[in-house]
Amino acid sequence: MVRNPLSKTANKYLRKFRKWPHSPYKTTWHHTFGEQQAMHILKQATFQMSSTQQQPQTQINNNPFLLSTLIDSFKAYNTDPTPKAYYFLVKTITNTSQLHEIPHILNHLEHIEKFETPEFIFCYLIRFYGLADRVQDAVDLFFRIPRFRCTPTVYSLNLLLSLLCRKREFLKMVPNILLKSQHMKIRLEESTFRVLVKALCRIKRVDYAIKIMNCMIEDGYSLDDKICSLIISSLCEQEDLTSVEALVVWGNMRKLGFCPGVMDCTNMIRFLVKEGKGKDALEILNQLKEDGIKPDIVCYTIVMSGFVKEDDYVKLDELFDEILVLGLVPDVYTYNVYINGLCKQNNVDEALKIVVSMEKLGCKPNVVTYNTLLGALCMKGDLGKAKTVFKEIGLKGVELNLHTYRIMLDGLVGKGEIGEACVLLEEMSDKCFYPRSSTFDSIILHLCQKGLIGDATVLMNKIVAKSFVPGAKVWEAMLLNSGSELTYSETTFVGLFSPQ
DNA sequence: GTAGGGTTAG
Repeated sequence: MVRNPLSKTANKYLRKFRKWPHSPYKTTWHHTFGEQQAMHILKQATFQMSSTQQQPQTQINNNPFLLSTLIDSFKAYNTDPTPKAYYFLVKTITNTSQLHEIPHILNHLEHIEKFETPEFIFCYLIRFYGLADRVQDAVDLFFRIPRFRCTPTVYSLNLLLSLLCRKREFLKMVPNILLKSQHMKIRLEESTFRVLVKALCRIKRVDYAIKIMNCMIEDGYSLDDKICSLIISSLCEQEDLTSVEALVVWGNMRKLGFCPGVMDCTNMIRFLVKEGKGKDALEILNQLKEDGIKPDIVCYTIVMSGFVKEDDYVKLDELFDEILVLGLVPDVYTYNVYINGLCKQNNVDEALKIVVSMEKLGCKPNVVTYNTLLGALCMKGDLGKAKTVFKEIGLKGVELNLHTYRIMLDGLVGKGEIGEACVLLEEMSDKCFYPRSSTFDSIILHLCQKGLIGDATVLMNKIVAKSFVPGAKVWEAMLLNSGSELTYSETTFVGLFSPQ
């Protein structure tokens, strides 16, 4: 390639293009060259060490191998070791488990070197100690940072705190660290509180997280929306929290000026619906609207599912209408909830109409839609229709899942259509889908009642081979029907009484 | 810069 001398990429360090003459004395270039060479030697030495897998015993001037190599290689090029070189050394040492070198390196950095040690070197080591469960070492190093002519910032504080927060046993060290960090003149930031809140939420101590948030406000820090969101989302994952308690926290946050976003509302709504508080969920949705934020289809869908759960179909219809008025487009989840509502009202015909109209609107029903319909049809006893729908599913290119089969199988068994049930059972077996054990029991009972003991025995053997355990009623039926000609194979018993 | 979060089931 011919370099164009006028191009901007021309090397300014070539004599031809140089802007300024080099000083005849030591130049940056020389310095950089020396540094590069020294680094090269250091890297080679570490590479050799790690490839031979030997623990070098060389101790020069009481310094262990890698540190000596660093000092010597820089000395050879008449330059001082750089922070970058130390950083490299520290990384190498942790990666090759030469941990005994760390104290030597730190001593050297503290007492021999004169430069202001960059904070990131300590952060690296603090993280290393923390992840290696050497928390006390991490804490000690943090407090030692000023002795390296380095002013620690909130960055290393946050790091240390996040490491301490990984385990409950270290949490008790946090207050002391916070206190001492004030003496070190580290300015706490919202980010620090975020670290604490995040950690507390992770270990499910949302109560403490809320306390931290309150302390923050009392100390004059501004309310951080991210912290509130974090608390809300963790709060909503709590198992033992009542909806009243959750609403109190929510209300207090709003009083403090928290502006919930769509996601916060979704979390809250999901929680309330799970607790059977559809009306409170709706209240949250309405608050969102009052705040001038348009709830999305997901919010509406969850609230709607709450009303289906509570059989409040008036509210369900109102919400469905509201969605359309707001110009939101219902998706398959929304339709599924609505269809489930209709099915629960025993209005399967209307549900089927909805399916047709959603298809027309370009929203493809999915396996959940069909499972809902099948379940309703079977429940109603309309097995003929259920069979039609069942066939239709495959034709529409929707894949049947375990539930589809279980619903259909239970429908057939419920109507005593055992022959067809057995055919379906075979089909399921091919796909490695298995019915609930109670369905197996029903099938065997039906077979026995019909006097088809042979078929019952064959099925029984198959079931046992799959480590299902037939219920007591099945045994009874089999024994009553078999008389003296009990024909279980030995494996039946072996399989039954010795769990694999 | 965006997505995330949501549906059935005995």
